[in-house]
Amino acid sequence: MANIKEIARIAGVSVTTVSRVLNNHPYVSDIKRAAVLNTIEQLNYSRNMNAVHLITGRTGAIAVILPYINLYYFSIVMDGLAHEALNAQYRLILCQSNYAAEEELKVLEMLRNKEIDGVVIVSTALQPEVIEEYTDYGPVITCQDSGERRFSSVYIEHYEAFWDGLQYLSSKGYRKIGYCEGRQNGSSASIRQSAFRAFLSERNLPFREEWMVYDCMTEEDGAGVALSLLDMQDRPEVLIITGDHVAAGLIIEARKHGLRIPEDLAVMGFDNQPIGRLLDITTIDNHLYDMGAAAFRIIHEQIRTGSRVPVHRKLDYEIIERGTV
Amino acid sequence: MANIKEIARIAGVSVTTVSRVLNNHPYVSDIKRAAVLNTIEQLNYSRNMNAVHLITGRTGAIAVILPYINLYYFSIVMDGLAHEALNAQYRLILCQSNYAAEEELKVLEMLRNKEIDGVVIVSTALQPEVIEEYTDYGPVITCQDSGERRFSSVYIEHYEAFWDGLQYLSSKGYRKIGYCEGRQNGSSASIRQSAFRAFLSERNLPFREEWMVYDCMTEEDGAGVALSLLDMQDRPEVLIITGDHVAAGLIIEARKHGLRIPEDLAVMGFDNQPIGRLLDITTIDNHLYDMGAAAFRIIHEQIRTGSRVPVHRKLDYEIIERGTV
DNA sequence: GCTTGCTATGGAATCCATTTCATATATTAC
DNA sequence: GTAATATATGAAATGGATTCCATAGCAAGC
Repeated sequence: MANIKEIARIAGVSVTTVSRVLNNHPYVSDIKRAAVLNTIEQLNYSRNMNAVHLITGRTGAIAVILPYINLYYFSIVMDGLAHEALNAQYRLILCQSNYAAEEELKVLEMLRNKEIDGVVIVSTALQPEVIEEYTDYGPVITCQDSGERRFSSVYIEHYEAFWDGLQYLSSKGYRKIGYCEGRQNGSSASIRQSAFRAFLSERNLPFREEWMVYDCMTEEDGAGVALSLLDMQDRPEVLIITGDHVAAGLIIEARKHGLRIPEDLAVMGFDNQPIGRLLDITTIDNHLYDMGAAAFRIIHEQIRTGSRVPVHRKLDYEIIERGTV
Repeated sequence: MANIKEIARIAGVSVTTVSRVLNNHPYVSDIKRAAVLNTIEQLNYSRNMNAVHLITGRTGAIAVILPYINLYYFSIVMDGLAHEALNAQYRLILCQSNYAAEEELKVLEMLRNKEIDGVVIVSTALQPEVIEEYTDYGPVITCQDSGERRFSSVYIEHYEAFWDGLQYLSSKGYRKIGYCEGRQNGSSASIRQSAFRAFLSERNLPFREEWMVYDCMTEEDGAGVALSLLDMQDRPEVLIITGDHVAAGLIIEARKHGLRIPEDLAVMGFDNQPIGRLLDITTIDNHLYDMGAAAFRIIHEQIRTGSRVPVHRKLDYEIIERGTV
């Protein structure tokens, strides 16, 4: 396969000139430019980008760490990231980690090895301190609030959002509030839980362990919760559920068994998913697409400018009032 | 930043020996190995992978072309790909193309530029002939039946699957069959359409243009179809819909308006999505996860062995009988 | 007429690891 | 005791681009 040396030889110029043509540098005469272009065409030449990456120290690629690509939450964030990456002519390397720390570490090692220019961590099993050890090698951004760290972040205030949601329910007159949480893994789960407890305690509302459901991640899990509620002596009046798809599972199953929503059981979801729109589920939209897009723009800017000053961007959330509360 | 030359100098060995240690080659004495390892540790050395990629001509990365990552169909295929990639220690570069041909071409150019070792095309706007032009540069696999091409494929026989689905409906006594198709873009859409027409014609079943809906992609689109059916004088008895989420939108909206499923309107979906399980939608499962996994395994094998002989693997589908037919 | 600045070009150094080849010693085989 | 093989090591070539530096012609400014 041809290389620039050969192009140079055949076109009768130096490799420098070939490189200039390749990179649209000025200071190449029209005649030589044409000769180079012509030779490139003739030899069906294409650049070996690995050589370019080696000499420039950049790769034009950013890695994305997330646990499961087929969950709505993550696929939307990824959509936002991918859209911006396409605009910026950047490539995204997807690491679906299943929350395996050693896989996530491998990605951070790629940053160290200069295989990538930056890392976007959408959700992780790693401690912030571990991530900080890699900030010398390139920009890193997380999609959760990690406090004042040496890496950037975009996040919504889960505490505040959850609190606001509870306040909304409270304002509607509900006192007996239950709560279905998704994976316990992420940091946001525990933040929401503390918001939940603090709110109940401040408002003097009843806390019942049987109204709490953990690791409630799928539609089927939601349906299971509906079934368990049927047997319950003292049911919550409303459930706040982190994920509209889970809420949908619950609502559909509950209705099958004659429960009226919201009269017998009100439901508030999260994420503003299509299925939630369809079932008219009241929800908190935390603007996942925007989160992905913002994450990309921030890290891209940091790569471009070489700035290593961490940026922390707080994003809006939005309570969407619909028919299940 | 340190390189192997410096490691070699400080450890008092040659760069060759350092490279051997790095790559676990035999024929390094324990003493020198320890010295090298020690120096690596001390200097906090890490390999510049771009140099490795340049000299070896491999990158350990495969690109994936798909139009939208946040559609169930694609996110499941991606899940299958990502799972296998993790096992094989390969990296996936995601190109969310929105069916923009020039973006898809850029990815194929990456293959030419040696930035990646192979390309998985889940769905594309490109003609097979265009893809074939790149098969000299590395293995390519598509997730659709493209006939006997110079690139590999994994696919389900959409014609056969669709025909089977129609036969199933027919066996249940339905004669008036409608059809909601997703994006017109993919090649599979037109295959299904010809299966549909051929089936109706063979069985002497009525074809009505108003029972056909095209570009029906979202839950809301499904709901829209339900509304339009309400006004219809002569309604189909059953709808076959390419996507359970669309079917779900239709079913939920139809029920709101008093239509009984399947008595007033039967529905058959596609993809065996969670929402379909929840709503008990009869569906055709075309094993998307397996498709992604198989695609990866095939292309990975081709990269490993250097074989350029295209592989064509046909996958199973499965009619899942539930309550909407 | 001399300095300054712009355009145009190429030589050579650089990025960093892998791998071939050559060489040397140690061990095993018969 | 000699031939054959296994182990151990390093020098140098290799992969393919970018970029710094040096050089030179030519126009403009005063």
